Amino acid sequence: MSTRILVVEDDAAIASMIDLVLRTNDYETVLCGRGDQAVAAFHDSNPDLILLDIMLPGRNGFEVAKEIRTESDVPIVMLTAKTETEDIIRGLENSGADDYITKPCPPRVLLARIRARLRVHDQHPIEIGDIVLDLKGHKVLRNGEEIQLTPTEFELLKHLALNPGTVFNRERLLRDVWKYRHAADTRLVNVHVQRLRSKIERDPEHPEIVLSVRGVGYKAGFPNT
Amino acid sequence: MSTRILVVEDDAAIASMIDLVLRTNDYETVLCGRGDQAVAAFHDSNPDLILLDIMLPGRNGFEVAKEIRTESDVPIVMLTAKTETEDIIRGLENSGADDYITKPCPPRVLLARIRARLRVHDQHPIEIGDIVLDLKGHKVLRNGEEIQLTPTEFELLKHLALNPGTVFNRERLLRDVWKYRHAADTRLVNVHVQRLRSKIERDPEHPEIVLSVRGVGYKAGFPNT
DNA sequence: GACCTCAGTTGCCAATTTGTTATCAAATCG
DNA sequence: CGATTTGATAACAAATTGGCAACTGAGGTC
Repeated sequence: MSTRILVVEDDAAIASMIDLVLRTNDYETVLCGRGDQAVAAFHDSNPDLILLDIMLPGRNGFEVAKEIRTESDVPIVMLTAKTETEDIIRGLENSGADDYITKPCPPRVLLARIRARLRVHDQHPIEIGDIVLDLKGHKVLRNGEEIQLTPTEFELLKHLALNPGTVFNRERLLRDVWKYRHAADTRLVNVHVQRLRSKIERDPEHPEIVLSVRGVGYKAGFPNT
Repeated sequence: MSTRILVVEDDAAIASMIDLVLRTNDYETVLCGRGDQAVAAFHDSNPDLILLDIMLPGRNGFEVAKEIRTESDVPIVMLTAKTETEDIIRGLENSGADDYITKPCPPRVLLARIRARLRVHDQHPIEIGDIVLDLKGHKVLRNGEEIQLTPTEFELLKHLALNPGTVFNRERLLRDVWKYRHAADTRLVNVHVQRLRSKIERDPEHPEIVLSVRGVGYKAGFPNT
């Protein structure tokens, strides 16, 4: 049973690019080019996730998202053009969408966002860099080979990987991962990050999975995006 | 995913007026009438912003704000009666609140303040000129390529970009960005603006993003507007 | 008890960032 | 125009930060 994604996008070039990316990654796709057909397409296809453009013929993405939200909490990821006005971008807040992507965007980013959203609803493993995080099996794999992490290391990696690209400061990580109510010595985080890196990074001196943001904290990310 | 606001206010008339204003503007509201229940309400509702009265039965707003600050940096906007003593107004500065509103206040003002606060925590990137400011990922992009900024440079740019077109004098920037209580040598600002420009401006000699206003200060903006 | 592993603590070093100051250039104004 | 003010830039010293190694101690297992 493969994962099905409904893509609502009127620009045929972008739609077919997304379609290609998804299909080559074993997602089943359903395409829809009009806003006023999107809800029907949703009913017909019953997808696991919806990629929804905002500017659509017939009906805009906000309305579509709102209507779908009245009957389902399927993950909705909005597609926004980089040139979108602030009004529109701001409007995203109330649309019921779970995430947004500015298009065009690199396939890897697209896939990462989709996977991050899907994991809330199913138990698919998370890919980050060249490693795979299997939450269900509580395992970390590189090239199918298991990497042994301690519980703290696993939780830390999981927390970052579930929010790829988002920077967390050390206090926040102590609260979220360690469940500290009041921040202690934050160097504890440094040490665990360093230990985690020594296990999961191909070259721990040039991390690709857990990245430092000087003066702020750490994030999981793609170095070249 | 609509925006949820926790309203902590004991006066039922005011609470329901605020509730009405927020709901008609597509905010989700959670109401709480007692100070000693506010922290629990915060945990239950996990709001995007808190409107917090000071005079409350059970526990005052200052204490509530302080406790919440130990575990979250959710925006907190305090509500104060116009008749409040100066002591209390002064106390606001140390409570960890982000802003305060004197009640009653016109709905427009209430909404404007709320939006201004939410904006900082907004997940969406800010576009300014030809660069994109991603607050969540704490990075700055031009044509998808990352520009490395130091923490101070990032905060400075963020502050200007969140208020495009508004001119800030140097004293103000030292207070807002550097958190200096009393103005020091304002040439520090010049130096950082210059460093920022050398990284983000296409042609640092003819800035398009961070503009000088001679005799006053700096602003973010487009030279032709 | 001896031997593990893992979590947390601390000190040190190198690199980066920051604030200060001096100098230079540009704009303003009589 | 020349004087003065204001902003840009370069150079430097001080402070901060992140990575790392080494150590301690708690808890589990044989």
